[in-house]
Amino acid sequence: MVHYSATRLDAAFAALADPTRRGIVERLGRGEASISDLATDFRMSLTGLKKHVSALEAAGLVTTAKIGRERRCRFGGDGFADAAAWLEGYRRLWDARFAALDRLTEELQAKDAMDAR
Amino acid sequence: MVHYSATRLDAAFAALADPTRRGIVERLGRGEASISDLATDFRMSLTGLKKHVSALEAAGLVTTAKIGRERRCRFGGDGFADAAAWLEGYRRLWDARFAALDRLTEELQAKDAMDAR
DNA sequence: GCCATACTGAACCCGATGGTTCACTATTCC
DNA sequence: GGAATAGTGAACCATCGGGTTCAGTATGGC
Repeated sequence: MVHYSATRLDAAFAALADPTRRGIVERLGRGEASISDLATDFRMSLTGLKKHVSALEAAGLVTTAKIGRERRCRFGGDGFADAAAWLEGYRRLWDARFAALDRLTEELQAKDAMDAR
Repeated sequence: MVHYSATRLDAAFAALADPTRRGIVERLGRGEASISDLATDFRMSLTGLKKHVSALEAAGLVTTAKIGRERRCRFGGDGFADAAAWLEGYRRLWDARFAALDRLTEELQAKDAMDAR
């Protein structure tokens, strides 16, 4: 049984709840960028965008490093595994029940067909 | 390429960002419950708990039905698939890069070992 | 050294969120 | 019919979150 840090999950899901931050993740998935680059792309003040990046970093979804006067933002981190693992268990559970319901429906239909003869 | 409803994802991730709501999901994963049952379990007013259930329902993570004067809350819905699908793509991307980095490290170490001879 | 660039922190604004209480409606049970 | 049960909606409160501006610091280029 794996143990999940509650605060990490909170941060990851909260970070992904914002469409701008999901956009940043997509953007960084295609390549590194500086705060300025992202601020331009997302038409936001440097300060505002920095807050988003900080949130993503705290959630373990992006990493950053200061190179000279620039901050390079890169895609990735443990946050994806954390959140995906939590979700996946419940997604499977739901799929299994859904499949079971499907089978039940089929059986009932087959039975109806038998009775109708 | 699948298209995701932005608002649905917003709702799903936002819903899962709250530990109480994740707790409700877990609880309902083990069986149905009424609003009162949940309010007792989570030590919260009926009204407060109802809001959480409404949020989960809007996110497609829980379904409910009013039976008599009771509201039965059940686990499941499309929200899991939506959120899991979005996350999974990026989780895989990160895993792939991580694996690639591992291979690179191994190669460098192998090269060092060669050089050392 | 000086100016421009790139970011950072503090303060602020305002709408959203998590919770409450109170008043009300709809069901069930005797 | 009347009392208890189960939920709902409105109003309210405090905090959080997404955004801004403004003032400051650190770095790079001439």
